[in-house]
Amino acid sequence: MVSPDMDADARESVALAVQRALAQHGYERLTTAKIAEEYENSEAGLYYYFDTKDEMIAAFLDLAADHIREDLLRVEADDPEAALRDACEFLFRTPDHEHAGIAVAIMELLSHAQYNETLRAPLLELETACLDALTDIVAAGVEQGAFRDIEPRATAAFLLAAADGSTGIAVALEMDVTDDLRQGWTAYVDSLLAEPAE
Amino acid sequence: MVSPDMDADARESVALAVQRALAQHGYERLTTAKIAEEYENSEAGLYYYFDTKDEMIAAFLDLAADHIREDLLRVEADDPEAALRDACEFLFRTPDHEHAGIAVAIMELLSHAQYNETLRAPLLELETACLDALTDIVAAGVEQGAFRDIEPRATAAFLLAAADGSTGIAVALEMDVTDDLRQGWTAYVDSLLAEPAE
DNA sequence: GTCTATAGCTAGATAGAC
DNA sequence: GTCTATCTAGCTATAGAC
Repeated sequence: MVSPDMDADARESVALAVQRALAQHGYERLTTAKIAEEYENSEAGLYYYFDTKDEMIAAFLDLAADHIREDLLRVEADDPEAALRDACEFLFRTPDHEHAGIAVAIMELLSHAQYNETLRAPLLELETACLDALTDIVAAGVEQGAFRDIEPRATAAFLLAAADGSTGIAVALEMDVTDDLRQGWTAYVDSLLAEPAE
Repeated sequence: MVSPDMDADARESVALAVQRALAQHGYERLTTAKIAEEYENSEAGLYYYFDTKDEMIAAFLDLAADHIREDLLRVEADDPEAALRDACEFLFRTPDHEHAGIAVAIMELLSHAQYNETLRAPLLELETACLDALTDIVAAGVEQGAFRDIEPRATAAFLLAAADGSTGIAVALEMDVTDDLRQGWTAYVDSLLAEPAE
């Protein structure tokens, strides 16, 4: 075992190539040739570290889960209301956002989870990370009295579903609902707040 | 022009074949051979009525939009709260629902809308039908005093996003959040109601 | 109108040289 | 480890007989 991290580094650079290729072409048109275009080596080189294309995508999803976890946990734990609003700003992506293409690609992958054994586990990991982070924020808010006495996991699941769904209608379909969605989630968060005089 | 409806009938029976094939295999694995398996005639026969596979899928989407419109408009207009709860029951599909496979397939198609000219228009039509129906229900509720003075379109867009997103996490990914989601949208609808003593 | 057969293409994955 | 070349499978769409 000379340098066990060399392989890990190579695998991560493939995962990043997958990410760039997905952002540009989407999952449907993703080919190993396009991944190789974003990779420093050739198409055949991808297969030295991975057995199948799906495993390359799974590596990307593992990376994405780590990043989302970081982004959602960086929020301040001492102010649950601000934390929840920050999380929503992050999750309700707008069409012009830099990572909009990746959000749509993850939605594509999610819609194929039923039929794809390899991708199901990392996708479940990713969505669970979001759900848990949101649940923690809401639970902290209820405990500290900032929110009403709501069910944290139900609130988090509903919010996560709304965020995921907004990717489809606002970003993928480019429906003109960006402002409506912002108004919608803002009003929802408002409705969670504890009455000031109580 | 002997019988102008013969073609329309044939096209509809292809659309239904697409629907059955999508429910079984999903969009990613949908092939013209699988559509033909669900069709009374051969694979080449499909191309007598349609020029491309995408046009067959578009015909299915047109059909689906009609059905969703019917389902959402059948609700009683004189009781906005009941109408909204009915609409949510319909939109928040559970994994065991008969049409769960179709809901996931529509999600797949939605995620490809960015890259597919042919499918974008019918998908926009379908989502717009849902959004308009929900907006009308909410607007009626506000007008009749059943709901608080909320913004109908923002409320409808947020609810539609949540419903669409629930298909991904609850149905496609089979995440264990069905009960949480029901609790989530129920609490949300509750929060829209006007205060009884006002 | 509907069929069988197949053209033409593109994809994922591998062989074998270096 | 990385490359070029290629194999094989499966797809959409069409040609041409009936």
